[in-house]
Amino acid sequence: MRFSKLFGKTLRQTPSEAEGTSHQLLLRAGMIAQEAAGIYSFLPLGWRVLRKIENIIREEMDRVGGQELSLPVLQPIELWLKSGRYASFGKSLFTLTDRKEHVLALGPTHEEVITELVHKYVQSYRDLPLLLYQIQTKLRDEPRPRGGLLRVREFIMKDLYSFDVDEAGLDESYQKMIQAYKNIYARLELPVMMVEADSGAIGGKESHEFMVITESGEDEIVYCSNCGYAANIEKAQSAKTFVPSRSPEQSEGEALNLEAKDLLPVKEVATPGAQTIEEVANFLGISPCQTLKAIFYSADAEFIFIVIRGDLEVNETKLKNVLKRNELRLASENEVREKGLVAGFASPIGVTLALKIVADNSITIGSNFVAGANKPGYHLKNVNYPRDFQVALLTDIALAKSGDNCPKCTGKLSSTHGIEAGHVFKLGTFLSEKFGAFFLDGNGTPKPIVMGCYGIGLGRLLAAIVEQSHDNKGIIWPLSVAPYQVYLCPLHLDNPEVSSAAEKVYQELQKRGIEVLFDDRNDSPGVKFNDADLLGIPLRLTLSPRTLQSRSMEAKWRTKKEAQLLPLGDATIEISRLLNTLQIKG
RNA sequence: CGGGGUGUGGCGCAGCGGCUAGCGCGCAUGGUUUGGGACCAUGAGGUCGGUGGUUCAAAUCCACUCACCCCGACCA
Repeated sequence: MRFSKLFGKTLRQTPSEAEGTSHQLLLRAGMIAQEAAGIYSFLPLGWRVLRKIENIIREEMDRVGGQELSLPVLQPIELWLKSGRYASFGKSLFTLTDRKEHVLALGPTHEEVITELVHKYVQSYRDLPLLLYQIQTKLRDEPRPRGGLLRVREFIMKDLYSFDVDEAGLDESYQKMIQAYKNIYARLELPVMMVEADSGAIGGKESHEFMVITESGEDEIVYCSNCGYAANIEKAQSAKTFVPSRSPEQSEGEALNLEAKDLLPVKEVATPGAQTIEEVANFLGISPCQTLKAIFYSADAEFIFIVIRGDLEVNETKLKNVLKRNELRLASENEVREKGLVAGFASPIGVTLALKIVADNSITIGSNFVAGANKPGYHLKNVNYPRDFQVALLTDIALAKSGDNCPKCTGKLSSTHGIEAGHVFKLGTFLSEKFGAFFLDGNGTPKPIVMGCYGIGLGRLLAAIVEQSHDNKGIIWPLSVAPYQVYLCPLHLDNPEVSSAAEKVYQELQKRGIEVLFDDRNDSPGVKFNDADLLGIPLRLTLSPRTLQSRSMEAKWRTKKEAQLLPLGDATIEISRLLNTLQIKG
């Protein structure tokens, strides 16, 4: 490709709309262009990269026996009502109405369609297992697109769906896909961390995400460097520390030495002005972990009373899951007041049974807690569950955080940020049951197909590579996905010797099947070198009167500081050899 | 949806009641240049996001509205 003919210009100044690194570099390099919030065009350079990523993914899917197909973007809304995910996807589902007033969804994903399809064609265990995939545009009306390609409303995604006869088969498919994903990231030279994940609106039980670790990532990850436990914060657990019972009494000078099982009688204590956990703890001279915190949510319009130990925070994803609700938000002050509760002094003790109380299991780790008295200016001490109050649900709804104890070993948890670069789910049978996707086993018994699904967003992957691999000059593409392998950069193009030598090298490289971007512009060296660096093409070849004097050209890798001189005679052979060894290594 | 910000040639910005709306980059033409974003000359390109209002006069003030960005909510 001749640079002078290339559609899309490099920009010297970063468009002001771009904040994140990958967004800025991709815009400046002329790889993408924004059309609307979260909607992008891929220009020729960006599109080449995307297609290379796509091919790598396709090869790895085919390698494990995946069969590619194409599924519709326009999907009858009935499919979504049938699966029950119309509600869980909520406003993220784009819909439209056709001329017959029939409502259609613009596919945000394709589990419904594929399950319906498989239902039609699979009747026997002999048809299973099955791995089907598609690489297509998906649409989601994200509440807030951001970060360039990292979170968009229209995106190309590879989705593979696995169909097995039983859990064991699903496990096998799941492991296969995890390996395929690892192969993909390796070929993209993208280091990832595999973490336990929440399955969100997709539904299902077990789920893992592949995270590209970077501070700019929007997901938070909690991990243990001792045993390797790693999970998305939404899912992460921690071992809650036991809290010795004591302080409110001691703070009054009573030298008590209590066992956890020694429950003291509830006593009211004045705590004027102390509303937050911190204020109460300070006032009483105790630590926050010896208090109980009351928090109020509205879950699909139902009022929920949460009790959790004072040192912990509520994990809203966990809460949403245990409640099996779609919409969760903090209750407003009015809603709290209407229920007869006193914010800042609310108590689970004595609240009407009509209120649903959900508690974190941390309230059983410790005893004689301080809780609100449900009366302004007062708290209760020596509150104990279940002696003093009942709950509808007692489970883990706490947010894990850095510094907590690892749930799997004796180590401590750390936290970091990452970009979700792939997500695998064990769906189980809930979709196949809803769609009647059953097969007959060897005994002639109908059974629901056991499903899994495995997604990778291509644009997100592309952006993640840039986030991960760049310097202050620009992008550094791995050879496997670079838009071109070689940047041919002649200087003094008005010099006939240079131009004819460059043309010759250009032709020869192309003959060898090497992808070359030929900078045939008559610009100054600085312009060309800077564009070469910005575009991030792995190998730069410079030809100039100077190098021609020694019958050579200069070769410089984007990743290296130093350049080397290659004799002109067999330079293209040498380059082809270098690229091949690298390609194999990659 | 809540909070904040920004809309002026392709990109980055200035102008914030007064005359013909400027600057840098980029673009075009000619010339001189060329190893890390060269220089000179000439030139093209803008209904100042939109609508309505105030005024002798609006890019500039007011109201509404739209779009985009950031934080939060939310979200594979």
